[in-house]
Amino acid sequence: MVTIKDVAKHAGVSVATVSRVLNEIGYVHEDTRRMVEKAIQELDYTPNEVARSLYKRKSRLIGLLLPDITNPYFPQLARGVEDRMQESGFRLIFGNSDESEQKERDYIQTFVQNNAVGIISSTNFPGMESYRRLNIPVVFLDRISSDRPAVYADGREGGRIAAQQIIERGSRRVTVLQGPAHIRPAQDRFQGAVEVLQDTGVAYEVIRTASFALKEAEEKAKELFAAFPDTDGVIASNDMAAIAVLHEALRLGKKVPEEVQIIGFDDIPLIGLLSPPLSTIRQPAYDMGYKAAELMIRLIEGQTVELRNIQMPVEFVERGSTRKKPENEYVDR
Amino acid sequence: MVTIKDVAKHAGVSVATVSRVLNEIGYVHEDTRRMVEKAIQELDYTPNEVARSLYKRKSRLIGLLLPDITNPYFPQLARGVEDRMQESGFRLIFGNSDESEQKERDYIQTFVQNNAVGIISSTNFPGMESYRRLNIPVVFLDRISSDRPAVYADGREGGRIAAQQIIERGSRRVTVLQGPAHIRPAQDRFQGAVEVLQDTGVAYEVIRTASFALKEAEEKAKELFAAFPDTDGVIASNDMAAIAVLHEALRLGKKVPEEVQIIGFDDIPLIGLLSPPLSTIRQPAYDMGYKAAELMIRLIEGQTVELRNIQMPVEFVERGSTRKKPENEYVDR
DNA sequence: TTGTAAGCGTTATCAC
DNA sequence: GTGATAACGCTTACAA
Repeated sequence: MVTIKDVAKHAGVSVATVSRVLNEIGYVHEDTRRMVEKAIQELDYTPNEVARSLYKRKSRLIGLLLPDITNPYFPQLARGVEDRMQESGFRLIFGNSDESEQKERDYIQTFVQNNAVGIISSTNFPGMESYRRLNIPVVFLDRISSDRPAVYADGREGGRIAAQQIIERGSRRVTVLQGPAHIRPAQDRFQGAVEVLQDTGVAYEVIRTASFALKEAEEKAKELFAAFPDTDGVIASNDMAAIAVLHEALRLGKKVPEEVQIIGFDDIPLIGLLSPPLSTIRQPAYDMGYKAAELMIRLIEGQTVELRNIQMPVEFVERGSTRKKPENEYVDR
Repeated sequence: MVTIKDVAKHAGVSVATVSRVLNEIGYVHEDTRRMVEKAIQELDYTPNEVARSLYKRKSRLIGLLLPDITNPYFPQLARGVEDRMQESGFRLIFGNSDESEQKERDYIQTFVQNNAVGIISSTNFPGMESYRRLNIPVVFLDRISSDRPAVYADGREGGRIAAQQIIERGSRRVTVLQGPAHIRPAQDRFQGAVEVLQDTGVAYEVIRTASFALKEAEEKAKELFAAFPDTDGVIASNDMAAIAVLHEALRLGKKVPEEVQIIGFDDIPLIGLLSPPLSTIRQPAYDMGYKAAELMIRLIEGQTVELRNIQMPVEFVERGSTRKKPENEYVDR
């Protein structure tokens, strides 16, 4: 391993001088600079980030905590975060939390032990003590918390749109999948949907889910059609749940969208290729990750951040699991 | 930040003693140990990994480099790696290479700058100088190289199976998508398929692709049916390519699998839900990641590794994009 | 403009 | 059994 000392020796200067040219700080004679740069070149030297980090008590590392990268929604968030971070020379320590409080705690500990300068997290436990204690910036992603900045989609509006669309397209006995109770964006979606359902007086039922796991979604889908066999419209809490519902509906011989309409949430890759392709409320996942990273960088750099909560717009993506909108019928709101 | 000094002071001992109980090394009196442990508890102390890493010249960090986590195949690899690593207390610095040599180089540099103890990579450039220079273990994942250990699926066998199956099920004018030329597993698949095609004397054509990107796959799919409109069977280089081919076939009004059979490779999530669901050659992605991590850990711990190359089995997953096998017709090999 | 040296939080060597 | 202390590779006062 070649160190700053080697470079100093090779260039015939002190380590302080090498450090100065490395960090472009303080005075250093043009000729000296060139000598040092030549030495760096020749020795193929790269500074040891660990030593730097130790002295400065901060690294160029960001902790990224996601529930499960295997769920197609999260890679896009991750990618958005990574792309923005790498533009500014930050790197990610990455972990899956599996919606486990213990794993989250462990990862948060790792992050601080490694002098991470910030944490971006799609936590399931935003109120957790571990977060509260942190004295580095935290940005919640696809989550909401009163005590930390956050980037998320407009769930309430998404829920409203889903309900409006499914009603406009003719469903009259709607079932709403309610996502995990402790996750705000999920509840917002739910409430937005219920709000419209109540206002328009359309009959609806509710099925509660506790996690985002596919397995649970499959069980709930069965439960749904067992409990409400005559439902003619399902507003799912996310696309994975919608897929489970779609599957179960088809298995029961129901025609989608003729007998049951289904609307998902997220717009994960490939759902446009299912049969029927899934209509959904699109969240701009990549952009959300990107924005979260942007916010984090501002926080790290100590800039005053006007907007601590960034809400992203959602939109209805019409595909085959909903019926065509009747042309002459206008439902306003 | 509470340091080992604080703990020492609090417990009325020296930092050396604290370090001893921390690392369970050397002699320390039972009573002293208890005092120290109490102090650690009370101060909620966790050792600074950066300082440790600096002194020992090695961290608990592993570099993981994947082409693009947004491609549904890679999250599973990542998850397998992560799960195994976390069992042994290792953490991941993660990066997407986008099949870019420069990005790979940058990430490798980061890894070494942060004292990573190993690198697991699905590189597109296994022969790259940056890898050669490394003096920490490298494990290639889903890639093959003569100078580094690797974990990959049996591509040749996969290609053979794909060809056999598509022939047995009746295709007689097969088109084979040849994956990126410099990636061994992709070439193995191709060669395996061609081998069987030639042996059985079935007519076939080849379309070359350069990357794994979906966009290119879509172009090649168009090219495929333009060049060989009467092909009745496509062996794709991976599932994303197969999806593109499926889409294009359907767009052209071809019936799948009646007029064209399609076989993918990988078995990524959700392709079983497409219409028709995609038949494919399954790679055990999660297991591959897990095994790669396992191999890496052995390498790190300096254990002699009998098996430097781990080849995983593949299997045909029959779904709707291939026809049923004629019951009375036996094709052997 | 450059060099010396202290210090970042650990671990490990060597006395005691 | 335990404590001083050098060392890991870097940055930054401070001195020259």
